[in-house]
Amino acid sequence: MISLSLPSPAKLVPPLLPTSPSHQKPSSSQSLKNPSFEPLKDRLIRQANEGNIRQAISTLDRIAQLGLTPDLTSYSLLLKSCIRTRNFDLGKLVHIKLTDSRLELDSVALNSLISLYSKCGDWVTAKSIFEDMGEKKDLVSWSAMISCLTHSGMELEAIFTFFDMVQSGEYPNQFCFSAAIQACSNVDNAWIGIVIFGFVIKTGYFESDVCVGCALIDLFSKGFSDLNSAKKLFDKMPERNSVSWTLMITRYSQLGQPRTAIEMFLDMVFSGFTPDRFTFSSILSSCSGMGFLFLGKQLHCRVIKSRLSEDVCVGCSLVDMYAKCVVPGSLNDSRKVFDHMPDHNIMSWTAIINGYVQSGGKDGEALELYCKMIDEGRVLPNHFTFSSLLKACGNLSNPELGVQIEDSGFEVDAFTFASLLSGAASIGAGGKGEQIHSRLLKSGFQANQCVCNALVSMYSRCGNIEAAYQTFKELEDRNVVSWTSMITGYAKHGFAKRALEMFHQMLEAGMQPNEVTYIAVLSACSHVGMVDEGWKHFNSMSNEHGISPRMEHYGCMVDLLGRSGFLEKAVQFIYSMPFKADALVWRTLLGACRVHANTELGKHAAKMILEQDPNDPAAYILLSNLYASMGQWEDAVQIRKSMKERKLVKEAGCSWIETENGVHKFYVGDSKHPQAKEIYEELDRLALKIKEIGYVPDTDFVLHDVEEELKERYLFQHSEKIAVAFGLISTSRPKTIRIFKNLRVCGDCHTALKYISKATGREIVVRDSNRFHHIRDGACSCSDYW
DNA sequence: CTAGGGTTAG
Repeated sequence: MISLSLPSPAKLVPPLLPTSPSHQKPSSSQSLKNPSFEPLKDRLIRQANEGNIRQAISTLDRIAQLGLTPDLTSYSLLLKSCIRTRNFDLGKLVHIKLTDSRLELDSVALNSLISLYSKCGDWVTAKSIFEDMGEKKDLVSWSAMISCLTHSGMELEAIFTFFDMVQSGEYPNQFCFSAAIQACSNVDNAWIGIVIFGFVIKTGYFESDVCVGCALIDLFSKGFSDLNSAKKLFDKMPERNSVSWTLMITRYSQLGQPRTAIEMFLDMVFSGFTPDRFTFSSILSSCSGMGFLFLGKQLHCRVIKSRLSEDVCVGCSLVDMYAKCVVPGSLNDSRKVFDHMPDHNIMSWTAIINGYVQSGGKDGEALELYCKMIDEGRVLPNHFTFSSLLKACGNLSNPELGVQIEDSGFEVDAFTFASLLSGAASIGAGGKGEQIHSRLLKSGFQANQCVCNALVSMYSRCGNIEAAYQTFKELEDRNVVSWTSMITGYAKHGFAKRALEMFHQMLEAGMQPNEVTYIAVLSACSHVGMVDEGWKHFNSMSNEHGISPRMEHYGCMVDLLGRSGFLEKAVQFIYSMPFKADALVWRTLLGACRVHANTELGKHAAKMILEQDPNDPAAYILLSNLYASMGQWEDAVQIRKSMKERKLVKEAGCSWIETENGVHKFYVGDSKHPQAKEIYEELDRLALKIKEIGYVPDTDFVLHDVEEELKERYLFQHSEKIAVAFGLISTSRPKTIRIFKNLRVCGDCHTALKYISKATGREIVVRDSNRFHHIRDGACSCSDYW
């Protein structure tokens, strides 16, 4: 019997709480008069200016620890430095400290905060700061806000804000004008841009400011696709710099005039302007378009001389240029550039893969590179990558080309296709997986067991369990992997009954289960809370099948017991294990404590996790969520703070959805999507609709201590809701909406999605980091147990 | 503290 005598909270989680300063606090007489303040302030200024933000923040803390009050200038300086060095998380930390300091903020500090949140993409916070400014609003605040709205995809609101500014009696300067003109640089609003253009001419800012000139060039090139007018403006600009030259060159290149782009580039160089990384990326792309390998090579020399060959974008353009300027040997040059690049991203991988596909007969190498990309694991494919790969698969199913692949010495085996499918599954690209499937049918691999198992798993991981079963059914030669894939699929989708039926069929068919099969069986039980059934299988796995349970199996049982509410039994079970429980097991228990709001046990679990892994972000997050859900805001904030101090970063939550034109990914409050405006309008409509039929926002899931109304607004910016709203506006009934999330789905989102399914009559399938949810007509397959 | 330019496919 384990007794749960838990030490007091303070002793339990010592590393989480900041220790009080060991030195003596000076008494309250303080601030500028104290001789020790000035040197510390000087140090802070130096550190902030040098961009050593963390050190500067420590200095700030030290000033506060000494009982002195840092002045507003110190905070403002730190904020500016965070913005300059793009240390946005630290900037938010400074914001928290600034709020705690209770100092009265001036325009400069508030404008810095607007800029900070704007650059994080968090326009809601930026806007609420802006609106609360009252009389403190100045031209900088207006400009920052207009620009923030434009970059968040709310161009029309940005334009209205500009008009509001003029109405309020402010006279716009060059910053306001360029922000407002940028808001108009699209097809919808270009005509408003013309009105503002007239205004600009009168003020003389067109003549005096290069940035206003650049904005106007984009008004004509992007808003009207009118390069002639854009070029006329460019010619009339009294002052030019390499940015305005590059802008003109890029627009020529993008709007299908690579030859003119190249001519302008030569003009630019002859006029004495130095091309930089932006110029080179654009102009190399024009060379690819024209097939100008000779010029491309000269540019490559200049890239090296300008020390720009390490830039990822320039590298991509070079890889693409050599690959597209097809002469003997140029593909090898492309590969050489690729191999020499210090960093790769999905674009550079896609550029080289596409190079092999386009050069003809090198599809095997293309697939080989793709496998390498997946193996290295740091880069996920996108729809550009799949376009190339599908073409390669198509070529491979062509018998004539098939012969040439045997020549290259690379065997396109089942493993290659399996890895192709696994890549599609990892990003939830079921549509692409399906296309690969149809290619496979043509290429003769369809009967292969390994490929079919990959197909079963791909369909299941992409949320289409019916297609997974269909593929499984058609497979005659099933092995333990085939059965286990199918059981795992049913378990993850929450269809425990079918998973167990499948398991019995497997045993009846005389198939011997393995360790992985039992993980699937036990997790099926834990996803629906079948405690007795779970025990039965846990016991029979060693007794009847001679498989000794591993840590993962114990973990499944802890999950099963914990989430069913048998928290104490779960702890007893942990201590009865034949080996010491690892951090994952304790994390599982901590998760269960959050569900059942057991703070004491939760703290114990957190302590055990941190003993083994003192820097585990998950422990901090779970504990902080646990406190937050109990309304213990101060404790929650304290944990978040110490996380930041320990430089622990939580993975940002994001959701994505696949449509015909690719995978669309969204973060919290994301507004970078080209259709952001429509998405948020849809969200507003949905919020109204579902409230009418009984939805009540569960603001417990908002992990900040803010007003209820603001909490609701935060809730409606969760990435899963955004992805669903996008799914609703870009597909139509009766298509199932399948969305994916890298973390667990939030409780309020889960509730809201159930109402949304009822209100819209659409089925929604959610894959989170843990399992699937099939949501239809107001109910979820998980029966709200997850 | 506020404004400008880039690369991968079909």
